[in-house]
Amino acid sequence: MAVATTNRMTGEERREHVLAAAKREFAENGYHATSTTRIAKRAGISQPYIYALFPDKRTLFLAVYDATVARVTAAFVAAAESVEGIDEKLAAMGEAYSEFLEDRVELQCQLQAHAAAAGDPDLQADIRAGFSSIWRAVAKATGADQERLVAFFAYGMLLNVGAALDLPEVAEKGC
Amino acid sequence: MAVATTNRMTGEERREHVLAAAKREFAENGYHATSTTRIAKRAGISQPYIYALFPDKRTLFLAVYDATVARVTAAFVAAAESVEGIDEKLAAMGEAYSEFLEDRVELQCQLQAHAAAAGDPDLQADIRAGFSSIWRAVAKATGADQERLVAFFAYGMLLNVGAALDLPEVAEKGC
DNA sequence: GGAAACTGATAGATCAATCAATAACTCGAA
DNA sequence: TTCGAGTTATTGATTGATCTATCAGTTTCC
Repeated sequence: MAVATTNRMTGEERREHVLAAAKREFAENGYHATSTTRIAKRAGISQPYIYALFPDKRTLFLAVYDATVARVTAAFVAAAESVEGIDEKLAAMGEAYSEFLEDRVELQCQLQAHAAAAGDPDLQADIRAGFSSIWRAVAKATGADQERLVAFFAYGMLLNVGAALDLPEVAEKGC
Repeated sequence: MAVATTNRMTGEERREHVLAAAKREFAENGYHATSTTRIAKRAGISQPYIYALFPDKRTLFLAVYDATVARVTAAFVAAAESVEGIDEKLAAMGEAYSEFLEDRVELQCQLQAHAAAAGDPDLQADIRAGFSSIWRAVAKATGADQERLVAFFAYGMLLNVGAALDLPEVAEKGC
């Protein structure tokens, strides 16, 4: 037989492909409703091979979440460095977040992570750490006070919900 | 054998007991990670009997969500009626929402509903309808403009996340 | 005795994870 | 320049657990 291996990859390459596939699936269906079979199918590999790349489903989920945190943080910091003044920085960061809006995957990922964290102490610890890390990065990059930070993140959370629900009420305005 | 039925109830009574049990379970673990077995165990009945009270798990989940929407809406409307002035009404409603904070179940329920809705068109339609209904109720009860409504709901969403993650950053302030 | 409340048993599907095995690439030696 | 040994990538088969939903039957009350 030997149907010809269409594409054999480096472990590292494959790992990133799996991460990308998992991101899409987790974003849409959440942690528990996403099966490793679906992720594997989307990544174009067999289901058991996932376990050669990640020790378990939970670790894969957290890897996806950590990557999202890293991307969001990087976008925020870059935006903040592009202008001067606290309010200007916050506005620029709001703009940056809007880019994530086009492809809602990033936002839904966060929402799913927060939901999954609620009932799972281990997950909760890691995900709270990720959230706090973004919070601290924004605080440091802007120098904003607690009140403005709360408003900024509150609006971000509303955008997340808007992305999940396809809300008409949350398709406009910029903070 | 016949171990003696400890407590036999009306269908309606039992239904509400199941709703209460389901609320706790869904709030903590979300739609997919909550099994009907766990709900039944918490409600003190056998698992199959749930299907005599609700046609399926999805309907039960939506019933829980609808009840939450009703409670939140009622609390908001009552708070708004207690004072005069748009800002005063919004502040009173923020106060009312804080009451839900003590028992985080209500907040987590919403977060879980939003997450479950993301990847399920049918669920999404119902849950978006619930969210919009709260939004409209608040708009009508306060007469606030879109900008203030966005800020109000944004803060609410942040509280939801705070409840799910046990965030230190979101344990203070009142809008 | 008949309706309403309730359970036991179970079918059928799915899922995370393990294991043994195979295919393909790398690179040094002949 | 080929051979082959070792390494890396990848899969098939399978296990045991779990979950939704159904159905037939039993208890309890009026």
